[in-house]
This record gives sequence, structure tokens and C-alpha cells, in this order.
Amino acid sequence: MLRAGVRPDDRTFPFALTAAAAAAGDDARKGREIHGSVIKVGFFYDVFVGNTLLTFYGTLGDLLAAKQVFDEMLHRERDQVSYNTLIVGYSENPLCSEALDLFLDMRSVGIEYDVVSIVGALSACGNLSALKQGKEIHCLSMRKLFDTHLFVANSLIDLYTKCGRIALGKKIFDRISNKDVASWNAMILGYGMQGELEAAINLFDLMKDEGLEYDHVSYIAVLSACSHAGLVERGKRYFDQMLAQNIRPTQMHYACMVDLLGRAGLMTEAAELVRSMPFEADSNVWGALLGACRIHGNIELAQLAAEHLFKLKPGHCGYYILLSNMYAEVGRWNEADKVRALMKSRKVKKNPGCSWVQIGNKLRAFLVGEGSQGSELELCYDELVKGERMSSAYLSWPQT
DNA sequence: TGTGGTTTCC
Repeated sequence: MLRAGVRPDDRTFPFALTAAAAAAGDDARKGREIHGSVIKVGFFYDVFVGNTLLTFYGTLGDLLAAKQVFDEMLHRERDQVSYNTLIVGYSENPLCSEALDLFLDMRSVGIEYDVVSIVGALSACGNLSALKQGKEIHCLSMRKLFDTHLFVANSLIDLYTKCGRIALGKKIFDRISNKDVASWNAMILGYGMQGELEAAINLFDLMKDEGLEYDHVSYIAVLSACSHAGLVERGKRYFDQMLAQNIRPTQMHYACMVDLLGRAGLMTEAAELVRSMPFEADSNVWGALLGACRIHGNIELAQLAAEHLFKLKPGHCGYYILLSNMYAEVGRWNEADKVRALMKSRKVKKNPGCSWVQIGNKLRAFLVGEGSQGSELELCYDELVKGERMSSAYLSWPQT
């Protein structure tokens, strides 16, 4: 169009940017070039153009660029969709505190919440395990009569199961009259995550009896449950069933299968599966293999997995630590030191691990990392969970 | 002729 000398108009860019967002995984440059044209041609202040730019950068995972576009949009043009797009972009990436901040800002500038805002905010709460804030948003959605909306209900299942409230999640699940595949997936994943593996697998089987078709997420849910339950043969059967259903396995499915085999000690089979994959394994797959090597003390295979991981995720501290610890455990100190040196040369920092325990209105962090055994840090709850500001009169959880 | 939504390994 540009080469033909035809000038794009305000409708051209949303189409082009939607396509660029869909192609973002393969080629991000196109979308950035289109962003350049938007500025050149002068359609930046069209709210649709701005919103599709937000979608493009959100899909790409470049939330800094998305925030910059958002900030440069004029206040009176920024609309409900602009806020929702950025909230969802943050919660997917996952910058969940930022998502909740924006959710609060939205109302303070006078833009109403709709189901999309609520769904994005609930998802952010789930990822943060922010039960209190999640309940407040649940309450808000009840007042707005959104709580029976399917997507909202599904997000609530996700929220409560991620926060350990399985029974509450199940209650919401049972009350949905028009359950879709995401409702079932959220509940199966919830059971799996909380260690109720039999319940997860039973629900997966029940789903078919209820006449629903599995999708690729259903299989991730059931495969990870089988993996944790040590049900190797059953997991293999589900994997074959997925292939028979013409669902193409993704990296995540292979990661689940490698985890299933590796955890059970079938290291050769796990490594063979990685080799036979129809595409290059990503860090999830190699990470699952490395984890299995750690459990079963297979240093040779761990070296291979780590080699790939150091290339794929050079800044990820966990992989260096894991391999170094494996060497140390068997007294191969020189090699352990080499891995630590490699880590240092790449300026990869290890943050000490800690456990968070909420006591009253305080959040206590127990540092359990090396050299800090037993030390304890006390912080104000709202220093850490920015969503605390939601506890105002109009957003309180009913006591009934 | 245009924009936003739930569920995904370790």
C-alpha cells in the first residue's frame, strides 16, 4: 500500500497492528515499523490506533513500550479498552502489582469497570495469591452483577484455587450452569496445584462424560497431575489420546511428558523424547529434564541440559545453582567452582529465597537462603501488596 | 473497513 503511494487512513492501522500482534511471536519488527508509520502519518491520537498499539506491545511482552504508548495517549482519549488492554497485558506478563495499580487508577479517573477489567484484575490477584484483594474484587463484581458471567466465574475459580481455597473454588465451579472448557481446566489445574491429584484426574475423566471436548490446556492440566502422582502409563495414554484428537503438542506438553518420565526415573526415555521432538526444545523442556537429573543424580545428562539452558536463559540464576550444587554433592568441587565462575562472569545474581507469612496486617519474610538461616524481616503488608489501597468503603467484603 | 477477556512446566 505504501509502495503504491496510497496513504493509509485511521482504519488501516488497527487492521495492520492486529495482524502484527498475531505475528509478534515470529517477527516483532513489522509491528514496530507500523508504529513508526503511525507517528509519521499522524494517526497516533486516534484511540483505536493507540489501543491496537497497546495490544501489539502487550502480546510481544514489551510492557515498557506499552506503558510508554499509554502515557503518550491523551487522557480524554484513553478509554475503557485502553485501560483493560494494559491491565491484561500486565497480568499476563506477569507484572501483577502494576495491573492492580492500573485497575485502581482507572476508577479514579472516572472510567467504569466492565467484565474485562474485572477478569484482568482477578487474574492478577490469582498470580499474586492476593486473596484479600481478590475477594474485594469478587465483591465488586457481585455488586455490578458480573459474578455470574462465565469469564468472571472462571477467573474466580483460578483465584481461589491458587490461594489454596479449593472448596470455595469448587463451589463456584458447581454453580456455573454453562461451564466451558476453561471452567473445567481451571478446576483441574487447581486440584493439581494443591496436590489433590486423584480429584484432578477424576475431574478430567468426568469432563468427557459431560460431553465437553478437551483442549491443549486440559492436557497440560492432566499430564502435570499424572506426573506428580507418578502415573506414567496413564500419562502416556493421555498424551497419545491428545495426538489422536489432532491436538499438536506444544513445548509445554513436551515439558510435562519429560517431567513425567524424568520424575519416575525413566531418564533415557525422557532424553529420547527431547531428541525426537519435531522442534527445538525450549527452556521449559530442558528445565524439566534438568530437574529430573537433580532428583536422580544423573550428572552427565544434567550437563547436556544445562548447556542448552545456559544458552537459552543466560540470565537465569537457578540453572547455574542447580548444576553447581549437583557437582558439589558428589565432591566435584572444581567443576562446581567453574559453574559459579561462569555465573559470576555473566553477572548473574542469586537472590536469597524466602517464605512469606501473613500475620494479622503484617507480612513477615523468613529468609531461608544460604548464610541467612533463621533471619526474619518484618514489613508492613501494604508496602508489599500495593492493592491494599482497595480496602476502602466501597470495596469491602461482606461478612455474611 | 477498526481495539480489550478466563485456564498453561519446573
